[in-house]
Amino acid sequence: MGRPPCCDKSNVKRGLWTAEEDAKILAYVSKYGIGNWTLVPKKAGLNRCGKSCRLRWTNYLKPDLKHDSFTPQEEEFIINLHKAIGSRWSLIAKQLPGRTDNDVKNYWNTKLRKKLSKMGIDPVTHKPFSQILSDYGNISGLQNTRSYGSLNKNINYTTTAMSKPAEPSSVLTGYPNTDIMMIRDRPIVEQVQDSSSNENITSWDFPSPYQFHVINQETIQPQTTTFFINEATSSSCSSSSSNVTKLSSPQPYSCQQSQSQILPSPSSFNWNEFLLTDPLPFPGFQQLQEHRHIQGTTLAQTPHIDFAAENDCALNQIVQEGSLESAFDFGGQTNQRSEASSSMSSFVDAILDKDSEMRAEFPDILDGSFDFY
DNA sequence: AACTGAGCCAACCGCCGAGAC
DNA sequence: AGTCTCGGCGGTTGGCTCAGT
Repeated sequence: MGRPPCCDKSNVKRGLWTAEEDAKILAYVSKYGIGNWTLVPKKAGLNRCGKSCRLRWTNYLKPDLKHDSFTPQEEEFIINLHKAIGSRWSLIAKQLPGRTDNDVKNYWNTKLRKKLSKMGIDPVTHKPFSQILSDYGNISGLQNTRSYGSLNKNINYTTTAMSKPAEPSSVLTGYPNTDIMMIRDRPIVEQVQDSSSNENITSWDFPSPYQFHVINQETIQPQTTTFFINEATSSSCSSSSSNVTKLSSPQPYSCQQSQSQILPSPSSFNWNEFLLTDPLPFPGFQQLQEHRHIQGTTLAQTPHIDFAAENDCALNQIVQEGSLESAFDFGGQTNQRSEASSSMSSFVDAILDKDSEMRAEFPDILDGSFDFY
Protein backbone atom coordinates (compact mmCIF):
# COMPACT_ATOMS: atom_id res chain seq x y z
CA MET A 1 0.00 0.00 0.00
CA GLY A 2 1.85 3.04 -1.24
CA ARG A 3 5.43 3.98 -0.64
CA PRO A 4 7.00 4.33 2.73
CA PRO A 5 7.38 7.92 3.95
CA CYS A 6 10.58 9.65 2.92
CA CYS A 7 11.44 10.69 6.44
CA ASP A 8 10.14 11.03 9.94
CA LYS A 9 8.83 14.56 9.72
CA SER A 10 8.74 15.01 13.45
CA ASN A 11 12.36 14.07 13.88
CA VAL A 12 14.17 16.08 11.24
CA LYS A 13 16.00 19.34 11.60
CA ARG A 14 14.37 22.43 10.17
CA GLY A 15 15.31 26.01 9.66
CA LEU A 16 18.45 27.56 8.33
CA TRP A 17 21.16 25.39 6.90
CA THR A 18 24.67 25.39 8.29
CA ALA A 19 27.84 25.44 6.21
CA GLU A 20 28.51 21.91 7.36
CA GLU A 21 25.17 20.69 6.08
CA ASP A 22 25.73 22.47 2.80
CA ALA A 23 29.08 20.75 2.48
CA LYS A 24 27.44 17.39 3.01
CA ILE A 25 24.93 18.04 0.26
CA LEU A 26 27.65 19.18 -2.09
CA ALA A 27 29.76 16.15 -1.28
CA TYR A 28 26.83 13.87 -1.86
CA VAL A 29 25.92 15.42 -5.19
CA SER A 30 29.48 15.36 -6.43
CA LYS A 31 29.69 11.69 -5.57
CA TYR A 32 26.26 10.41 -6.56
CA GLY A 33 24.83 13.14 -8.72
CA ILE A 34 21.27 14.40 -8.67
CA GLY A 35 18.78 11.68 -8.04
CA ASN A 36 16.49 10.22 -5.46
CA TRP A 37 16.28 12.98 -2.89
CA THR A 38 14.69 10.76 -0.31
CA LEU A 39 17.97 8.88 -0.07
CA VAL A 40 20.05 12.02 0.26
CA PRO A 41 19.65 12.64 3.99
CA LYS A 42 20.62 9.09 4.83
CA LYS A 43 23.52 8.84 2.40
CA ALA A 44 24.80 12.32 3.13
CA GLY A 45 24.46 11.98 6.86
CA LEU A 46 21.91 14.71 7.27
CA ASN A 47 19.02 14.90 9.66
CA ARG A 48 16.86 16.67 7.11
CA CYS A 49 13.84 15.85 5.02
CA GLY A 50 14.70 14.87 1.46
CA LYS A 51 12.44 17.56 0.17
CA SER A 52 14.28 20.12 2.22
CA CYS A 53 17.59 18.87 0.78
CA ARG A 54 16.26 19.20 -2.74
CA LEU A 55 15.12 22.75 -2.08
CA ARG A 56 18.45 23.67 -0.56
CA TRP A 57 20.22 22.35 -3.60
CA THR A 58 17.97 23.88 -6.23
CA ASN A 59 17.64 27.25 -4.56
CA TYR A 60 21.09 27.78 -3.16
CA LEU A 61 23.78 25.20 -3.76
CA LYS A 62 23.53 24.50 -7.46
CA PRO A 63 26.82 25.65 -8.94
CA ASP A 64 25.32 27.56 -11.85
CA LEU A 65 23.24 29.82 -9.67
CA LYS A 66 23.82 33.53 -9.60
CA HIS A 67 23.87 35.07 -6.17
CA ASP A 68 24.33 38.67 -7.16
CA SER A 69 21.52 41.15 -7.44
CA PHE A 70 19.22 41.34 -10.42
CA THR A 71 20.29 43.50 -13.32
CA PRO A 72 18.00 46.14 -14.81
CA GLN A 73 17.65 43.93 -17.88
CA GLU A 74 16.56 40.98 -15.78
CA GLU A 75 14.17 43.22 -13.91
CA GLU A 76 12.65 44.46 -17.13
CA PHE A 77 12.38 40.93 -18.41
CA ILE A 78 10.62 39.70 -15.29
CA ILE A 79 8.09 42.49 -15.45
CA ASN A 80 7.32 41.82 -19.06
CA LEU A 81 7.08 38.10 -18.70
CA HIS A 82 4.90 38.51 -15.64
CA LYS A 83 2.73 40.77 -17.69
CA ALA A 84 2.51 38.06 -20.30
CA ILE A 85 2.08 34.91 -18.24
CA GLY A 86 1.43 35.97 -14.66
CA SER A 87 3.11 34.48 -11.65
CA ARG A 88 4.56 31.44 -13.33
CA TRP A 89 7.80 31.85 -11.47
CA SER A 90 9.36 28.65 -12.62
CA LEU A 91 8.69 29.47 -16.25
CA ILE A 92 10.08 32.95 -15.81
CA ALA A 93 13.10 31.64 -13.97
CA LYS A 94 13.81 29.16 -16.74
CA GLN A 95 14.38 32.07 -19.06
CA LEU A 96 16.83 33.67 -16.67
CA PRO A 97 20.01 31.63 -16.45
CA GLY A 98 21.24 31.29 -12.91
CA ARG A 99 18.02 32.41 -11.29
CA THR A 100 15.57 30.21 -9.43
CA ASP A 101 11.86 30.54 -9.19
CA ASN A 102 12.32 31.45 -5.56
CA ASP A 103 14.74 34.22 -6.50
CA VAL A 104 12.38 35.64 -9.05
CA LYS A 105 9.40 35.35 -6.77
CA ASN A 106 11.18 37.05 -3.91
CA TYR A 107 12.45 39.80 -6.14
CA TRP A 108 9.01 40.37 -7.50
CA ASN A 109 7.39 40.44 -4.09
CA THR A 110 9.95 42.69 -2.48
CA LYS A 111 10.91 45.05 -5.26
CA LEU A 112 9.01 44.93 -8.49
CA ARG A 113 5.52 44.83 -7.10
CA LYS A 114 6.14 47.96 -5.10
CA LYS A 115 7.89 49.61 -7.96
CA LEU A 116 4.91 49.11 -10.25
CA SER A 117 2.48 50.23 -7.59
CA LYS A 118 4.42 53.43 -7.13
CA MET A 119 4.19 53.99 -10.84
CA GLY A 120 0.42 53.65 -10.68
CA ILE A 121 0.39 50.23 -12.26
CA ASP A 122 -1.51 47.36 -10.78
CA PRO A 123 1.22 44.73 -10.42
CA VAL A 124 -1.23 41.92 -11.01
CA THR A 125 -3.07 43.08 -14.09
CA HIS A 126 -0.33 45.45 -15.25
CA LYS A 127 -3.03 47.95 -15.96
CA PRO A 128 -3.00 51.48 -14.66
CA PHE A 129 -5.04 51.88 -11.52
CA SER A 130 -6.87 54.67 -13.29
CA GLN A 131 -8.08 52.26 -15.91
CA ILE A 132 -9.21 49.75 -13.34
CA LEU A 133 -11.11 52.44 -11.53
CA SER A 134 -12.50 53.57 -14.84
CA ASP A 135 -13.70 50.04 -15.51
CA TYR A 136 -15.31 50.05 -12.13
CA GLY A 137 -16.91 53.37 -12.91
CA ASN A 138 -18.33 51.99 -16.11
CA ILE A 139 -19.76 49.06 -14.25
CA SER A 140 -21.37 51.28 -11.67
CA GLY A 141 -22.78 53.46 -14.41
CA LEU A 142 -24.47 50.70 -16.31
CA GLN A 143 -28.14 51.31 -16.82
CA ASN A 144 -29.36 47.82 -16.39
CA THR A 145 -27.99 47.34 -12.96
CA ARG A 146 -30.42 44.57 -12.28
CA SER A 147 -28.88 42.35 -14.86
CA TYR A 148 -25.60 42.43 -13.06
CA GLY A 149 -27.01 41.51 -9.75
CA SER A 150 -24.87 41.85 -6.74
CA LEU A 151 -21.67 42.00 -8.62
CA ASN A 152 -21.86 45.70 -9.07
CA LYS A 153 -23.04 46.46 -5.63
CA ASN A 154 -19.76 46.49 -3.93
CA ILE A 155 -16.08 46.88 -4.36
CA ASN A 156 -15.59 43.24 -5.20
CA TYR A 157 -15.40 44.16 -8.81
CA THR A 158 -12.41 46.26 -8.22
CA THR A 159 -10.88 43.60 -6.10
CA THR A 160 -11.46 41.04 -8.78
CA ALA A 161 -10.03 43.18 -11.47
CA MET A 162 -6.97 43.91 -9.48
CA SER A 163 -6.28 40.42 -8.37
CA LYS A 164 -6.68 38.60 -11.60
CA PRO A 165 -3.57 37.71 -13.53
CA ALA A 166 -2.87 39.84 -16.49
CA GLU A 167 -4.23 38.65 -19.73
CA PRO A 168 -1.27 37.10 -21.33
CA SER A 169 -0.05 38.98 -24.28
CA SER A 170 2.98 38.85 -26.39
CA VAL A 171 4.62 41.62 -24.53
CA LEU A 172 8.20 40.91 -23.87
CA THR A 173 11.08 43.21 -23.75
CA GLY A 174 14.37 43.54 -22.06
CA TYR A 175 16.11 40.26 -22.41
CA PRO A 176 19.06 39.88 -20.14
CA ASN A 177 22.48 38.78 -21.29
CA THR A 178 21.25 39.11 -24.75
CA ASP A 179 21.68 40.43 -28.13
CA ILE A 180 18.01 40.65 -28.77
CA MET A 181 15.40 43.05 -27.62
CA MET A 182 11.86 43.17 -28.75
CA ILE A 183 10.32 46.47 -28.02
CA ARG A 184 6.70 46.35 -28.84
CA ASP A 185 3.94 46.59 -26.38
CA ARG A 186 1.50 44.53 -28.29
CA PRO A 187 1.37 42.13 -31.13
CA ILE A 188 1.47 43.60 -34.53
CA VAL A 189 -0.42 41.79 -37.18
CA GLU A 190 0.65 42.28 -40.67
CA GLN A 191 -0.19 40.47 -43.82
CA VAL A 192 2.79 39.34 -45.76
CA GLN A 193 2.39 38.07 -49.24
CA ASP A 194 4.39 34.96 -49.80
CA SER A 195 5.87 35.44 -53.20
CA SER A 196 6.47 31.77 -53.82
CA SER A 197 3.20 30.24 -52.77
CA ASN A 198 0.72 33.09 -52.81
CA GLU A 199 -0.23 32.17 -49.34
CA ASN A 200 -1.13 34.86 -46.93
CA ILE A 201 0.96 34.75 -43.87
CA THR A 202 0.02 36.56 -40.75
CA SER A 203 2.77 37.58 -38.48
CA TRP A 204 2.86 38.72 -34.93
CA ASP A 205 5.38 40.21 -32.70
CA PHE A 206 6.38 37.44 -30.45
CA PRO A 207 8.54 36.71 -27.46
CA SER A 208 11.90 35.71 -28.63
CA PRO A 209 13.56 33.50 -26.07
CA TYR A 210 12.16 30.63 -27.97
CA GLN A 211 12.49 29.17 -31.33
CA PHE A 212 10.50 30.94 -33.97
CA HIS A 213 10.45 32.11 -37.50
CA VAL A 214 11.49 35.53 -38.51
CA ILE A 215 11.06 37.46 -41.64
CA ASN A 216 14.05 37.76 -43.78
CA GLN A 217 16.22 40.26 -42.07
CA GLU A 218 15.90 42.55 -45.01
CA THR A 219 12.24 42.89 -44.35
CA ILE A 220 12.00 42.68 -40.59
CA GLN A 221 10.88 45.78 -38.85
CA PRO A 222 13.39 47.24 -36.50
CA GLN A 223 12.59 46.28 -32.93
CA THR A 224 10.31 43.62 -34.15
CA THR A 225 10.54 39.88 -33.97
CA THR A 226 7.96 38.24 -36.06
CA PHE A 227 6.07 35.04 -35.66
CA PHE A 228 4.11 33.47 -38.44
CA ILE A 229 0.82 31.78 -38.70
CA ASN A 230 0.43 30.25 -42.06
CA GLU A 231 -3.15 30.60 -43.07
CA ALA A 232 -3.01 28.05 -45.80
CA THR A 233 -2.14 25.14 -43.60
CA SER A 234 -3.27 23.87 -40.30
CA SER A 235 0.15 24.18 -38.85
CA SER A 236 1.50 27.47 -37.75
CA CYS A 237 4.85 28.79 -38.69
CA SER A 238 5.24 27.29 -42.08
CA SER A 239 8.75 27.69 -43.24
CA SER A 240 8.09 26.95 -46.83
CA SER A 241 8.03 30.55 -47.77
CA SER A 242 11.09 31.92 -49.36
CA ASN A 243 10.50 35.01 -47.35
CA VAL A 244 10.77 33.15 -44.11
CA THR A 245 13.92 32.27 -42.32
CA LYS A 246 13.80 29.69 -39.60
CA LEU A 247 16.01 30.24 -36.66
CA SER A 248 17.72 27.00 -35.92
CA SER A 249 19.15 27.91 -32.58
CA PRO A 250 16.81 27.30 -29.68
CA GLN A 251 19.03 29.23 -27.37
CA PRO A 252 17.25 31.70 -25.22
CA TYR A 253 17.89 35.32 -25.87
CA SER A 254 19.50 34.76 -29.18
CA CYS A 255 18.68 36.37 -32.42
CA GLN A 256 20.60 37.14 -35.47
CA GLN A 257 20.06 40.80 -35.14
CA SER A 258 22.59 42.98 -33.55
CA GLN A 259 21.88 44.71 -30.33
CA SER A 260 22.46 48.05 -31.88
CA GLN A 261 19.62 47.40 -34.25
CA ILE A 262 17.15 46.34 -31.65
CA LEU A 263 17.95 47.68 -28.27
CA PRO A 264 16.58 51.06 -27.50
CA SER A 265 18.98 53.36 -25.91
CA PRO A 266 18.48 53.39 -22.16
CA SER A 267 17.61 57.01 -22.27
CA SER A 268 15.01 56.64 -24.96
CA PHE A 269 13.08 53.86 -23.37
CA ASN A 270 10.25 55.13 -21.24
CA TRP A 271 9.06 52.68 -18.65
CA ASN A 272 5.98 54.60 -17.79
CA GLU A 273 4.97 54.82 -21.37
CA PHE A 274 5.56 51.15 -21.92
CA LEU A 275 3.75 49.93 -18.84
CA LEU A 276 0.84 52.23 -19.26
CA THR A 277 0.11 50.77 -22.63
CA ASP A 278 -2.94 48.62 -22.49
CA PRO A 279 -2.06 45.18 -23.75
CA LEU A 280 -4.45 43.83 -26.28
CA PRO A 281 -5.79 40.39 -25.75
CA PHE A 282 -3.64 37.51 -26.66
CA PRO A 283 -3.12 37.15 -30.38
CA GLY A 284 -5.49 34.61 -31.76
CA PHE A 285 -7.97 35.15 -28.99
CA GLN A 286 -10.73 35.91 -31.37
CA GLN A 287 -9.89 32.86 -33.40
CA LEU A 288 -10.26 30.80 -30.29
CA GLN A 289 -13.70 32.16 -29.74
CA GLU A 290 -14.65 31.66 -33.35
CA HIS A 291 -13.20 28.20 -33.33
CA ARG A 292 -15.31 27.27 -30.36
CA HIS A 293 -18.42 28.57 -32.03
CA ILE A 294 -17.59 26.55 -35.08
CA GLN A 295 -17.27 23.50 -32.92
CA GLY A 296 -20.60 24.26 -31.34
CA THR A 297 -19.05 25.20 -28.09
CA THR A 298 -20.62 28.15 -26.44
CA LEU A 299 -18.73 30.43 -24.18
CA ALA A 300 -19.14 28.35 -21.13
CA GLN A 301 -16.43 30.29 -19.45
CA THR A 302 -15.50 33.86 -19.42
CA PRO A 303 -13.19 34.77 -22.22
CA HIS A 304 -10.51 35.44 -19.72
CA ILE A 305 -10.71 32.02 -18.23
CA ASP A 306 -11.04 30.49 -21.64
CA PHE A 307 -8.01 32.29 -22.67
CA ALA A 308 -6.05 31.42 -19.62
CA ALA A 309 -6.74 27.77 -20.17
CA GLU A 310 -5.67 28.03 -23.74
CA ASN A 311 -2.56 29.80 -22.74
CA ASP A 312 -1.84 27.12 -20.20
CA CYS A 313 -1.81 24.71 -23.04
CA ALA A 314 0.48 26.98 -24.95
CA LEU A 315 2.81 27.31 -22.04
CA ASN A 316 2.91 23.59 -21.58
CA GLN A 317 4.06 23.32 -25.12
CA ILE A 318 6.69 25.92 -24.51
CA VAL A 319 7.96 23.91 -21.64
CA GLN A 320 7.81 20.64 -23.47
CA GLU A 321 9.21 21.79 -26.75
CA GLY A 322 11.17 24.85 -25.85
CA SER A 323 9.51 26.48 -28.74
CA LEU A 324 6.70 28.83 -29.46
CA GLU A 325 6.17 27.50 -32.90
CA SER A 326 3.40 25.15 -32.00
CA ALA A 327 2.40 26.76 -28.79
CA PHE A 328 0.02 29.13 -30.48
CA ASP A 329 -1.41 27.08 -33.20
CA PHE A 330 -5.06 27.88 -33.59
CA GLY A 331 -5.85 25.37 -36.20
CA GLY A 332 -4.65 27.48 -39.02
CA GLN A 333 -7.51 29.87 -38.84
CA THR A 334 -7.05 33.32 -40.13
CA ASN A 335 -5.69 35.69 -37.65
CA GLN A 336 -7.91 38.69 -37.45
CA ARG A 337 -7.12 39.99 -34.09
CA SER A 338 -7.64 43.57 -35.09
CA GLU A 339 -11.09 43.62 -33.57
CA ALA A 340 -10.30 41.39 -30.68
CA SER A 341 -10.09 44.26 -28.30
CA SER A 342 -13.59 45.48 -28.90
CA SER A 343 -16.24 43.79 -26.84
CA MET A 344 -14.05 41.58 -24.72
CA SER A 345 -11.31 44.00 -24.10
CA SER A 346 -11.37 43.76 -20.38
CA PHE A 347 -11.69 41.07 -17.86
CA VAL A 348 -14.43 43.00 -16.12
CA ASP A 349 -16.45 43.20 -19.31
CA ALA A 350 -16.11 39.50 -19.71
CA ILE A 351 -17.33 38.84 -16.20
CA LEU A 352 -20.25 41.13 -16.75
CA ASP A 353 -21.20 39.44 -19.98
CA LYS A 354 -20.99 36.06 -18.38
CA ASP A 355 -22.94 37.15 -15.37
CA SER A 356 -25.60 38.59 -17.57
CA GLU A 357 -25.71 35.41 -19.58
CA MET A 358 -26.07 33.26 -16.51
CA ARG A 359 -28.77 35.45 -15.09
CA ALA A 360 -30.72 35.23 -18.29
CA GLU A 361 -30.41 31.49 -18.23
CA PHE A 362 -31.12 30.91 -14.56
CA PRO A 363 -33.10 33.91 -13.38
CA ASP A 364 -34.79 32.18 -10.49
CA ILE A 365 -31.74 30.50 -9.15
CA LEU A 366 -29.36 33.38 -9.34
CA ASP A 367 -31.65 36.19 -8.38
CA GLY A 368 -30.54 37.18 -4.96
CA SER A 369 -28.50 34.12 -4.38
CA PHE A 370 -25.29 36.08 -4.35
CA ASP A 371 -26.58 39.22 -2.81
CA PHE A 372 -24.40 39.43 0.20
CA TYR A 373 -25.23 43.03 0.91
C1' DA B 1 22.17 52.52 23.34
C1' DA B 2 17.69 50.69 22.83
C1' DC B 3 13.68 50.16 20.35
C1' DT B 4 10.83 49.69 16.22
C1' DG B 5 9.35 48.82 11.75
C1' DA B 6 10.42 47.88 6.98
C1' DG B 7 12.92 45.21 3.79
C1' DC B 8 14.75 41.10 2.46
C1' DC B 9 15.17 36.24 1.56
C1' DA B 10 15.74 31.36 2.90
C1' DA B 11 12.86 27.98 4.10
C1' DC B 12 8.55 25.99 4.83
C1' DC B 13 3.63 24.92 3.64
C1' DG B 14 0.19 23.00 1.02
C1' DC B 15 -1.57 21.70 -3.29
C1' DC B 16 -1.37 18.98 -7.55
C1' DG B 17 -0.18 15.51 -11.16
C1' DA B 18 2.39 11.50 -12.00
C1' DG B 19 3.68 7.29 -10.76
C1' DA B 20 4.88 3.51 -7.37
C1' DC B 21 3.01 0.04 -4.68
C1' DA C 1 -8.67 0.46 -7.91
C1' DG C 2 -7.20 2.83 -4.29
C1' DT C 3 -3.66 4.79 -1.44
C1' DC C 4 0.39 6.91 -0.85
C1' DT C 5 4.89 9.39 -1.90
C1' DC C 6 7.67 12.12 -4.92
C1' DG C 7 8.79 16.09 -7.28
C1' DG C 8 7.42 20.51 -8.78
C1' DC C 9 5.10 24.55 -8.10
C1' DG C 10 3.22 29.08 -6.14
C1' DG C 11 2.11 31.19 -1.78
C1' DT C 12 3.43 32.35 2.85
C1' DT C 13 6.17 32.78 6.97
C1' DG C 14 9.94 33.49 10.23
C1' DG C 15 14.06 35.46 11.33
C1' DC C 16 17.86 38.35 10.24
C1' DT C 17 19.59 43.03 8.99
C1' DC C 18 19.50 47.78 8.91
C1' DA C 19 17.88 52.45 8.92
C1' DG C 20 15.27 55.73 11.47
C1' DT C 21 13.84 57.60 15.84
